[in-house]
Amino acid sequence: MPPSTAKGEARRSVLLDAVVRVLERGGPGAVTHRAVAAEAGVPLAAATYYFANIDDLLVSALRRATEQQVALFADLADPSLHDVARLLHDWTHANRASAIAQYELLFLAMRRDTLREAADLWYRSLENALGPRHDRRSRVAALAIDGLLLRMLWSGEPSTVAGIEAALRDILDPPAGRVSRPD
Amino acid sequence: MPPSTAKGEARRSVLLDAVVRVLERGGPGAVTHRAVAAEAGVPLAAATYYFANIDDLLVSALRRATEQQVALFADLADPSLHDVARLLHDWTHANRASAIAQYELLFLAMRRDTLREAADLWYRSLENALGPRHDRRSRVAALAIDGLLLRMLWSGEPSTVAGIEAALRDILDPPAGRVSRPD
DNA sequence: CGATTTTTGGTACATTTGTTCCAGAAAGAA
DNA sequence: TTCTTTCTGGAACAAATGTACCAAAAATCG
Repeated sequence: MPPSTAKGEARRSVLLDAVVRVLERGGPGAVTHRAVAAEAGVPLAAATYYFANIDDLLVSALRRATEQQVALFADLADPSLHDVARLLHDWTHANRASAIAQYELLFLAMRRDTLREAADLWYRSLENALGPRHDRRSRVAALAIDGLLLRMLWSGEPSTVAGIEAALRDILDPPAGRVSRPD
Repeated sequence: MPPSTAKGEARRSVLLDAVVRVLERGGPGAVTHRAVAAEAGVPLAAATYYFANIDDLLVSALRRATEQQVALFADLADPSLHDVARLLHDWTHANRASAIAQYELLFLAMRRDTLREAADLWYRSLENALGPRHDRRSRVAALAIDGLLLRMLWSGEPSTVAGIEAALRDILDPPAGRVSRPD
């Protein structure tokens, strides 16, 4: 039931903002029609009217989050290392709850097929933003940055822009020598 | 309420196995006293008796999963690259549901303080198993392996032991040259 | 043995949930 | 205006959930 009127569109948007807030505060398990309606300050029926079932709520929220994420990364065309570090810092510290919520949605997409498409879009856009090149070296860098994101969300370290920049430098321009034992 | 009798200990263990299965099948949201009791084939009261609340169930399950994970990695003392690749392949493909469940628990620990301790243990043990060394180079490798794990869980790629081994080689012994643009 | 603690299994209750329904208000089209 | 679609708000329902209770069985201890 997509809204046809301008007022309907506005209310749907208000509800989606509420979904994101509920999601950030309590995770996917906290997203219920009632919680979202209360957060948005609208009656329960409004939530069930615009989002027939829970998956509708989650899919729409993931889509909205993806759009915002894509826009955020698109702002940084050809960024310096410092720019990237600042972006990652903001994302994992200032917007930590939002970042966690997005990863939670991604994991949820592993179980719910209805979320799958939206999650694919998210992942591809992040991949493109982080490293449009496709040689082996930059693929490793993308993996390491993924891991770095997780670690920052989890432990909070590195916690400063400078620290993140140093980590990025290690990833992108590693010190010489091999770390592996021969196999 | 820890069990005092041998029979009690056994039943608690049966319940814990059931928790893990429920977790793997439906994620943390599916873990309820009733679901676990049904999965274990015991009455509801047995689940509430041995695990007073839901957090008890989740914490205990994460602890058990951690112990198994530590044991799994401990078996591989001084492994070859091929051994590590095979381990990762088994973990992310043969035991994919289990691996996903563990990550879900880790994310849940970001919100529930009661899970925090168990999650810390899990993370540290994985870190130690992957790379006991602590120079900058191996820290980057650990991050990249983390990211590789996520990617394998998410997309299934790389899907073969050989593919994983190649990725590990790229990570641990990267081709020369820098990937970053100057900042 | 008896006494005491632990475990069992069944039941019950208050909450919360997803979902449905419907009568009326609001908005848009004719 | 009238007519039709869209939206609103309130209510209700069955199902599932966390939690508590209790009497009886089983195990442990003296």
